Amino acid sequence: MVRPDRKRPVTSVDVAAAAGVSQATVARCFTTPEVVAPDTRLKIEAAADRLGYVPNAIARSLKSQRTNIVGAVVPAVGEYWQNVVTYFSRRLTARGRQLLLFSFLDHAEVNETLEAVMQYRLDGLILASANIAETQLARMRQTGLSLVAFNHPDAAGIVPSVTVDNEAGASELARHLAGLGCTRVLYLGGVAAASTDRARFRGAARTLASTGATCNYMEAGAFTYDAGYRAADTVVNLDRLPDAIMVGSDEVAFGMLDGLRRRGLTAPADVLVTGFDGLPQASWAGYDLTTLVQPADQLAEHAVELASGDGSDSSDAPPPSVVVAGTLRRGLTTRKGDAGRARPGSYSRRNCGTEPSAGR
Amino acid sequence: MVRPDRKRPVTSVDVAAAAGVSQATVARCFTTPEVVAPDTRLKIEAAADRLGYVPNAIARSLKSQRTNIVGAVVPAVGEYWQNVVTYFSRRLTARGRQLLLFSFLDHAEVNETLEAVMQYRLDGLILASANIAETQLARMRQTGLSLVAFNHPDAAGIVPSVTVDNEAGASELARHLAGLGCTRVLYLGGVAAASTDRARFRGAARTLASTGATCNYMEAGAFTYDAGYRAADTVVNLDRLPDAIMVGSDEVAFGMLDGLRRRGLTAPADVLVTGFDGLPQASWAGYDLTTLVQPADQLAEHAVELASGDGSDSSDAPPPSVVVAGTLRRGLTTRKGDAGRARPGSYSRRNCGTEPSAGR
DNA sequence: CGATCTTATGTATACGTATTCATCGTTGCA
DNA sequence: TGCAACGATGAATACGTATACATAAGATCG
Repeated sequence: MVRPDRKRPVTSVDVAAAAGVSQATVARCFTTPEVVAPDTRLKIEAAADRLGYVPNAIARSLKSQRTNIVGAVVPAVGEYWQNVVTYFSRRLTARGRQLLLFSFLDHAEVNETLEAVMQYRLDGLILASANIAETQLARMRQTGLSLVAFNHPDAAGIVPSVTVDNEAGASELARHLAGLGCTRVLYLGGVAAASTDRARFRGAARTLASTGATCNYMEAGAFTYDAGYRAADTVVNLDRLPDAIMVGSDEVAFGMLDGLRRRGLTAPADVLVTGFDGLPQASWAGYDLTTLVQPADQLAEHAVELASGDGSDSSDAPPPSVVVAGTLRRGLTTRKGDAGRARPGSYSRRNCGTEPSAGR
Repeated sequence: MVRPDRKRPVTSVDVAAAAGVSQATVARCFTTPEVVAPDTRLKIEAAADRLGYVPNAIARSLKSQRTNIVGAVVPAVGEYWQNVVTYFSRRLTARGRQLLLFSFLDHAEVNETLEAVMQYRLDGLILASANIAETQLARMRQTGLSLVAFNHPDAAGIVPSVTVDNEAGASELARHLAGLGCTRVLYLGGVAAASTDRARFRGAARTLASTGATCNYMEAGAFTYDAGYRAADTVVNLDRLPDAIMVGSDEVAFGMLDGLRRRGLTAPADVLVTGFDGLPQASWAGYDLTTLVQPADQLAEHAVELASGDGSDSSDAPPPSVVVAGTLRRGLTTRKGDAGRARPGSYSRRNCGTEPSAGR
């Protein structure tokens, strides 16, 4: 193995010298191999291999004005988002793109860090559930980068957007509950200000109203396990329990289930419970939650497709807005037949001194 | 607002022309503002603002030979890794670095895609639980990028490495169990070939042996919920139940708990159960698992520190290898006092037709 | 007040690649 | 045989910035 001097990285010029050709031919060999003669190609490849040459994507990007990098701005917390990031990464890799990730705790951080991210001349940027200043949005579009709003229904029309059909999904869950005879439903949202939250409640309320059922709204305060766990206390103290609790997200629903159980109530025996998102854990035996499964892989694929910027963005065309339907998952938490059959040896939560808390 | 011609992005040259200075001064204004006169600085800043100038990090990287980007190669599945990625991102952002993420499903993908990643001349690369070919490791070090092996004890000595003290952690869990009087312990590993798995078992077996307890090893086959769930069937069919089951990871432990419950066994009543990792869900009331909490934030910080490559890597110094101690979390699953007090209204899992399955 | 030092800025170049244009040798066809 | 067309390659340049070097103007000091 040749010792590449350790200080100076080997460039296409070095390879050219070693192979006895010009730098241009070396470049062609790595971008459009078909235009270079087979025997010279072999010579070049041999030399490149011997020297340990790795093309410099930075220089390439500078010249070609494309980085092949797509950014994603994603909330730092929440099981849902962690899953989505994985799908982003996989889909992008499949397309030969790289993922530059920025996960934020607070919405305030976003506009700050976006400045730094913009310097990298990304090909596209996926904004997941982030509130971006309109002025910044405009500036970003002018740079020719492909923006995509993910799970941010409000953005549709302004920016290309990809989202599950929140309203129809909640409607489907509501119909499921109505079919089970529920007439008094409580909707437990995460954050009332979130557009997804509102859309889901709208779908639920509309459908339930059409069946003559009532649907009150209650806010957990966050899309977290803890928020659901605490909300259970409020629910238990109501004058009268609802027939069903529609929870705005799976993670909050898990907290609700555990919170109810702590107070001696279980689903589906005492009250039916549904979630929204279709997290892997919803299928875990410990919860087995009825929920609306988001086709996360499809959603990610659409987002990546739009963000990869293959389509020319003629700015006067209306931005494409993809809405994908979710699918209902019927779990134990709305299975009336199983109601209330407690069993000895069941998991007990009594006399447990410490209050559990999510996070670390 | 000035219309920047929409085609040609504005460069430092444009700003220089607009401000009546040279390009060099503009560059200085954004890298070393203190060396430029206050009044010219204001002129330049005004011009930059007016034109909507954004420095080009690609060009900067080409010139300065530093990208300020750190890569992370992380398994695509597993709650643990999803958490870790979030910490990486946050810590890097705090240091003014960007995170280029690559998440892999199969170890075979890694060596493939690493080639592509290497082209981006990252400042550092965090390899999480990935098996990299030795030859490639060597080549990567030569490029001057700071490699860090995360949670990959075997790598210590070859490459700078950051990991929790697996052996000591398992030992602590074992001591905890021994203190509760356990003499027959079953260790349920995920994948026996994984170095973390072996280290944890070693710690458990050693400590238990010293107390006269037995510790058999069993392999779940994967670090997943499903694997734990299925392993529960095997455990239940043993001639005699062990006193405790030490599970190699929290996620597998969740599956084990739910699997046991399905067969009518619960922790801590029928058998004690411990996990490893300290996932947020371990604190959820539904599991309340005794486990060893990895200080994920600290680990991430160390990894980011090493990968940021601030320290000069004089190649003859032994690579630093950081080992951080975890902390024991005592949950309900090893709380003997609560043993077997079942309660009416508890969550029932009987007569549940469908088999739950993790993943989607 | 001239010499030296300091400060602020301009000039010029390099980073590593992609691509346009020109060149040159070959082949095909009339 | 002559000319056009073609295929393969080399020479040159541009991408946008950072920085070493040069230079000019004040500032300092004897």
